[in-house]
Amino acid sequence: MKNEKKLTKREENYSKWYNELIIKASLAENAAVRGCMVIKPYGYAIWERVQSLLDEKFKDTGHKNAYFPLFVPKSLFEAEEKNAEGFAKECAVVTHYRLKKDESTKNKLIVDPEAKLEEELIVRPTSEAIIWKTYQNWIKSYRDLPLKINQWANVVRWEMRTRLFLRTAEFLWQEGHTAHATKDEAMEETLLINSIYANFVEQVMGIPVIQGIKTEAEQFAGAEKTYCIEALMQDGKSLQAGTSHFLGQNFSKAFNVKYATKEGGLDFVWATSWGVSTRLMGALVMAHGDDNGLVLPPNIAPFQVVIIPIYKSKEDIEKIEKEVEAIKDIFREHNIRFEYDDRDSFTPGYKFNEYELKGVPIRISIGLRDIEKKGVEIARRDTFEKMFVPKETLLETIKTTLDDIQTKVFEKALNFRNNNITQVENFDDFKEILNTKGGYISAHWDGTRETEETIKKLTKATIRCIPMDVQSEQGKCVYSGNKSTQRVLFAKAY
RNA sequence: CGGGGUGUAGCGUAGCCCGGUUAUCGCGCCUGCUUUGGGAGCAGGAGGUCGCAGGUUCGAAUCCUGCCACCCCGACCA
Repeated sequence: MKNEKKLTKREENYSKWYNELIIKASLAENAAVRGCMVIKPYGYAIWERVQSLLDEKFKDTGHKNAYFPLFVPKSLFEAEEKNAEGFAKECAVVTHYRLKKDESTKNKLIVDPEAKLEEELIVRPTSEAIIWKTYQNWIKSYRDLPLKINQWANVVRWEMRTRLFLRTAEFLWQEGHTAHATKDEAMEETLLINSIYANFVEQVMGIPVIQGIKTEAEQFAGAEKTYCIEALMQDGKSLQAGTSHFLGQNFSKAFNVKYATKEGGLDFVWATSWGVSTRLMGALVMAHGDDNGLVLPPNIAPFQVVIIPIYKSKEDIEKIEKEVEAIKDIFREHNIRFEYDDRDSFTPGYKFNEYELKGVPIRISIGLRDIEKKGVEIARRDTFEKMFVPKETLLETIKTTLDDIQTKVFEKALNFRNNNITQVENFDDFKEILNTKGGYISAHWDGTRETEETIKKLTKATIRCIPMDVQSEQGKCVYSGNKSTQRVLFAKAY
């Protein structure tokens, strides 16, 4: 019965493992609302690190934060046709603004039919419409450009099937919306954001990504070009971890946003939009997690070190706390994020397991035994390696170990990813690899939508992206046999 | 929206086929003592509209009908 405390083995039931881990590590749980989740304090602390670190990068590159309304009047929403069509099937719609008592049943409320809205309000599935309506007023001259705005917000997409972090009806994200005088400038912005995302996810979250371009079938509704970062999860499925879109003049034309040029003309502006969401949290779990729980790269961990005292008596704890105070001071001074867990109501063994589940990179345990030897015991989450560290070298050891964990966690994921990109030349191998090994399949594609669709129907694999660093190469399409000039990456995806 | 499944305490469940004492067990929770270096032990305790409504019956968690909710697999999707 004690096995109930253990996580489901990752290889045996990946979905169950994923779900259990999130709940047991106190990241999040299902809410009492269809398809929605509650993000718990520990999960939110990780999200806050994503927010603060990304926000810094956005601001460094000249972006400013703002906030736009949750509701989008239907007439605005339908203005950009493709965008509206793309999201139409998954919109929550506000039709009324009042409830009233139901006289026939006790304590029940009904929607007041008298309180029907003249125009329905769409709960934003994304904010292009409301933002471009606003940009109409903000942009008059070339002096107003570029306009580079970001907002941290929630959006709602009424998905049929939901999954913690990966696909919830409501999710948190940042969405950037920029306007530029020239096409080149907008394209440059699109690429800049793509590289900011890639760097962040790789260097902070320790997840290797492939930067690429989406095919027409996979791109954002209303975009001219969608750039993405794709990450491989440990079950061999790909996850789109972030996107940036070159919107061309689609939205400026739909919302009539023109600016007076230096030369005295009048032109539509060029646009981009881009976003990453709480889905990144799911990526973190699926990229690094093991059967003992989450494994956090130190750069994203809310606290990098947890200190656990081990004691029997009141006298013990007094001695230990004296030592701990000194360690805390050093950590504070050197910006090492830590937590000291002196809860009396849990045993050390319980705490060890709890912080492993939460993926805290380093655990320090300190008891009388260690004090006598003038040091502490440290344990790394990624390798489970334990070692005794003398007081004098503690700071140095912690610093180098944190760096080492950051590097090793990334390298491990990178090796896994690289070992799971398979070059394939014919469709039989394609199906074989997909069903046995999984991961990415690098194959030639004739560039047509029909081939892409057919392969999807037959295998459930989609073109994840055309990698940005792809080499030009003559070949034959893996399905149709027609001419192709480059390989693209196929995979099953979340 | 199609196909399948499940609803019993905060969570996970047994019981249901074949109706019959006080609804089972584990985790968790509370109290006390002993513990504390890898999810502590013992003793005691609290906690239930058996998803909802109706029906059959002397008697329903169990059988029948209707409804609701949730989960899984498809279609859709960051």
